[in-house]
Amino acid sequence: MASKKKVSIAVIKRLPRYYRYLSDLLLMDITRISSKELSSRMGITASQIRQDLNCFGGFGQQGYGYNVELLYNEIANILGINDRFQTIILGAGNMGQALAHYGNFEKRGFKTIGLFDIDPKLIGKKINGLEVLDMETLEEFVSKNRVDIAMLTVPYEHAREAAERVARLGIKGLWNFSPMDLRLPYEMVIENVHLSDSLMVLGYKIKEKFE
Amino acid sequence: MASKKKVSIAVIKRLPRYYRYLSDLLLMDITRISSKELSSRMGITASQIRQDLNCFGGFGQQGYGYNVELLYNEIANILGINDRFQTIILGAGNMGQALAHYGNFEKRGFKTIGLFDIDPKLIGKKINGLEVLDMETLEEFVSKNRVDIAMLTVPYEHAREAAERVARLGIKGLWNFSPMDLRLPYEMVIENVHLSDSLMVLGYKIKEKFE
DNA sequence: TAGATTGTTAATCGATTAACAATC
DNA sequence: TAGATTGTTAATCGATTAACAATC
Repeated sequence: MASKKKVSIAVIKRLPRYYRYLSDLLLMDITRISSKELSSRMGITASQIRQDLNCFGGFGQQGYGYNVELLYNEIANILGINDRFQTIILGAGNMGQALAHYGNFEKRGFKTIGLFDIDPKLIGKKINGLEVLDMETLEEFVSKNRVDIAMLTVPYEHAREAAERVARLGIKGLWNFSPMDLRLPYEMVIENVHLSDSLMVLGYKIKEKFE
Repeated sequence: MASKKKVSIAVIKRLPRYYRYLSDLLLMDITRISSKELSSRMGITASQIRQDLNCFGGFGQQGYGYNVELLYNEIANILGINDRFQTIILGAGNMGQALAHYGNFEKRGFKTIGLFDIDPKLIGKKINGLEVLDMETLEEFVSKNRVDIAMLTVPYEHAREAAERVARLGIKGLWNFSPMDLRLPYEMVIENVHLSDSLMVLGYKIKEKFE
């Protein structure tokens, strides 16, 4: 495995979408699918589907198409879903609690094992079977448990500090919900969510279409 | 205003980010900024910044740069922030409640005026000063109030039905949090959020970097 | 075998970056 | 005026689409 040419981020971002569609096909007991058929379901070109998949290997068969279950599992592997990432949530406010309740993450290979806050009123409370722990005990917790990803839902003013703390603990990924771009001098991979950015794009599209 | 060439979505998606950085500059009492300086803060090229802004007009001045407050207001206008979009939230579960508490939307020009659910245990409850209304009364509410955007946080199995209902009411935009792509035969603009897609991309990046 | 559909190369399209004349 | 920095055109780069030989 000498050369693994880096796959572009545009392709990576489409993988979860393929995964969702394949999951739906499985639920419908559809066992094979051609790039043409999938393209009409997803609203993208068949050519793009074949190009995307071929970044990772030849999963199809000429004259037949793709085996749905096989392709589903291949994409799961590419995305690391079978590795079962372990996550913690920092900030047990509304967004943190919403994330703790989100059943879909578990299905996608992400298991929440800890939930932290500084608010004494929240500490000790059970959220979806998970006790809110004192943020003070974060370091101890991480030393005792493998934590791959921290989900960050603390208020704006604590975001940077919390992110640095997480980075120093050697956690590999940060899923950042604070409205601040976080770029840190650490190895940690950061994915900024920025919900209001998405809402503002929607606002623009509405303006453009209806005015 | 005969020809208004359509601005690419890649540019639009960067506007909220410019807006955030300009907001930060204002807070720091910085009154002017060059594309070069902004580029180093944001980690993108100065050339791209100038190209992006010039899609909408020449907001800068040779030899001087850009006036921060002026540019901030121009972007606010482009994004429609001053139009003050009115929104409702469908689904008062954890995510719906989290959105109802999110203070940032108001600052960005989005005002939540209604919150709906079908669960009798939730109806009547006050969330951040907003009473949870019976989903049955949605049509009546929309006939009496201008609603621009519906935020959809109902469970998967009710998402499509709720989306169609909203579309038939003539609401212009749908901000979809259900893990299902919604594409409907209506004029309504749809922005799919797909939180777990973003998390899966993070998982991939971690795998790629640390394995 | 004939038909279907992939894997892959080539062509096109669009987005980003570089360069520089215009001008404050 | 000299220096700085924009607005804008041209060059480059990368991503998408088209085409088709390979092959099931």
